[in-house]
Amino acid sequence: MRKQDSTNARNEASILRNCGMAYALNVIGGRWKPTILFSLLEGKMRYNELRKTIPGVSERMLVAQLRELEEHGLVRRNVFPEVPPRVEYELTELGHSTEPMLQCMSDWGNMHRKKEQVIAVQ
Amino acid sequence: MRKQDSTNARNEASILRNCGMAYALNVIGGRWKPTILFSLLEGKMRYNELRKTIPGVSERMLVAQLRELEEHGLVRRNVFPEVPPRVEYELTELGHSTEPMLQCMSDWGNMHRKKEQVIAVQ
DNA sequence: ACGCATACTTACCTTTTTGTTAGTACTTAA
DNA sequence: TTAAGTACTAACAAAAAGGTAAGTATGCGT
Repeated sequence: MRKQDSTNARNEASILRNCGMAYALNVIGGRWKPTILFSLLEGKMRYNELRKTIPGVSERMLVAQLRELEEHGLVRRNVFPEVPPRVEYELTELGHSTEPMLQCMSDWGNMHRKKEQVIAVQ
Repeated sequence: MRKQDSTNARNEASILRNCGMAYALNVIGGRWKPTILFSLLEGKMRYNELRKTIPGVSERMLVAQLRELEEHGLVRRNVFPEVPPRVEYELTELGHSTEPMLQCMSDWGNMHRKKEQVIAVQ
């Protein structure tokens, strides 16, 4: 839970209001969101599929990050009234609109990593 | 200080190895780095200038994030042997190479924020 | 009656990030 | 001799993020 009156929370809020990039980081940042987003760019997936696709996520974290993505309107959660239950996650239009940004970050990250490796190897 | 053997640290490390985007987030993420980077895109700045330009940063945080940016090779720190001391921070070539990515994130963030406002007003 | 499968939820704990406060070194100007 | 300016550093505290383990609901097959 968040403390609304901490300096920490106030600093975050004021930056989110003033800086689009910080805002973007808030929406797509976090330990597991990049991986989730890249998975969903391939197409819709069920909860357990995601869990198997993403090595290392705990259930708590996976659910939490999916919920945040949903709150921010990037992901749609479709529940089918079946037993055993079936829940599919897919990107919304807004979710798909992040693709160029994600690609940009991914490319930059990969380039930068390669540079580091080259330096390390020399 | 980091615990190298925590699950937390291991998860982070393995994601950084496999996902360029997570890697990029690691380099440009954090509460104050977006603001610092945008400030330095305008040109070199002294420590106190940065501090005055960025409302709300504590000295500890400003120094910490500048050091991380330096470690990752995005920022160069120039110390002039004068009294009172003068230290100038500027982006390296690698730092400047982040500009398209930063712009992309900033644009997406601003667009997304506007959408939320429109929804809130309706 | 019992276990299985799915998609979670809950309580609790550890790790990491961020913030607060006070202090350092050096020289010049009043 | 004392304060001011610059660019920090260190010790400590609070908040947020992340991880662990156990439990929930439902209906089907055996």
